[in-house]
Amino acid sequence: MTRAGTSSLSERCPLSAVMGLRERKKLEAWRTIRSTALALISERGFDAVSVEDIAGASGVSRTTFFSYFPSKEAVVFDLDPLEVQRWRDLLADPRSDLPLWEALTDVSLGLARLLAERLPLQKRLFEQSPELCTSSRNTCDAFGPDLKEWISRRHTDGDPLHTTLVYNTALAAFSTAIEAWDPDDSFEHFLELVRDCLRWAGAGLAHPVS
Amino acid sequence: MTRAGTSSLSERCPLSAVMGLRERKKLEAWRTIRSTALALISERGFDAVSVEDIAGASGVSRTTFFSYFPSKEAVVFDLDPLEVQRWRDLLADPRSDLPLWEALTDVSLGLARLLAERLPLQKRLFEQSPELCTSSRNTCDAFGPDLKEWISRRHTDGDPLHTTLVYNTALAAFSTAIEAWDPDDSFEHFLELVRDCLRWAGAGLAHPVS
DNA sequence: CCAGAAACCTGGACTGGGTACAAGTTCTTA
DNA sequence: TAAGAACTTGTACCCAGTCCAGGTTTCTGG
Repeated sequence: MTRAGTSSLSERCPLSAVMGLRERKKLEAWRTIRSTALALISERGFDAVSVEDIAGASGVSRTTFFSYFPSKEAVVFDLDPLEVQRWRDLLADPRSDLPLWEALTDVSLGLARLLAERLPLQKRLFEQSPELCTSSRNTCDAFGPDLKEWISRRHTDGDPLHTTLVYNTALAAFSTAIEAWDPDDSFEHFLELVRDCLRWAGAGLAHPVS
Repeated sequence: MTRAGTSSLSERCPLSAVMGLRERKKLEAWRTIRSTALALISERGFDAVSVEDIAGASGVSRTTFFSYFPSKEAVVFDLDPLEVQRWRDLLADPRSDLPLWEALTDVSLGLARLLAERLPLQKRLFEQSPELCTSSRNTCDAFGPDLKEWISRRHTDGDPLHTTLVYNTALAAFSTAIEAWDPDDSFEHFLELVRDCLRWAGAGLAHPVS
């Protein structure tokens, strides 16, 4: 209800002020590597770019690359540290008044907005190189653990089977939306897809399609 | 309706009679590699066994290993050619009288029975080495494409979004069952889990838990 | 039954992801 | 400003996966 609270925090303090030189350099390096990598990959395709290429083009050693990203794929799918912060804010939002599935839809839409920027590129990569994982599970993997924890926290009835089912189904719906979205369509359309898939999956797929 | 048809075919002809020497040797080699691999892996763990180990212990070259299995993981998750046949029979069963979701449940239960033998081992491996993919998606990957095709064939209304959603959600339910099953429990219990998860997911997760 | 074709197996060489480590460099902090 | 923590780098290594040339085995038709 109070509008002034949560979201302003991350914007209000510039971070660069509170971060030491070390941290600032690290963030900068992270972003340099990431953007260099995305540039190379979107140009040549995922498989045609080696980690060595990326490291070299970023002015950094192979070893350092792997100290920033746990794998080559991570450079495509990991979140910017600031986005991670926003994602955590999203999950920390204590509006427990909504029923689980609706709250879950809200969170998913928020997540979708976080992904907005990189999603078109990712979709293009999916199409180019199917090795980049069937469907868009990679994208979800980055959020999965947090989200599952969030669900189980809200899920007071304590049945872990049901919790897991809710989680897996929500991911399935979200993946479906990613899968079905055409990057040439508007982003609004993607949000609608997310909403629709979650509504459908939540309402029950056993009924004949409405 | 006619009970005499489909399933007896694969048992009636012993295959070894109709297969040439070449094919028989191939099947034999496949099985030798597979069982050798499973023995080694269940003993030492997935990561502690290299493809070279497996090939060597199977009396075959590394190159040959990769001509039978597209990846190291495949040796754990791929189906025996005969099982593949049974899986295809399952999907070919022309009982289109049931509504989609119920037919899907039937297929899933049949699939579960096909997996019965190796499932306990696979679950143990999941626990040992989380790198072997979070959740049990690998298991599903082997069936995914076929299943999706089956769904879209039955799904006459022709909305690809809905088809994908049904498919992803069914997989989610199936994975959940695999994930939740304790290999010390009876296999019957696993079947129940599969049924429950599909029923729940099909009936709609947005409602408060029944 | 046999010769040629086709399928199969093999060792070896190569690419590229990922890890371990020791030595050097840069920032922090007291 | 000096000690120490954190970061970077090159090197060496392991292993999955691919490619290929040459040798064997099975199959086929005559």
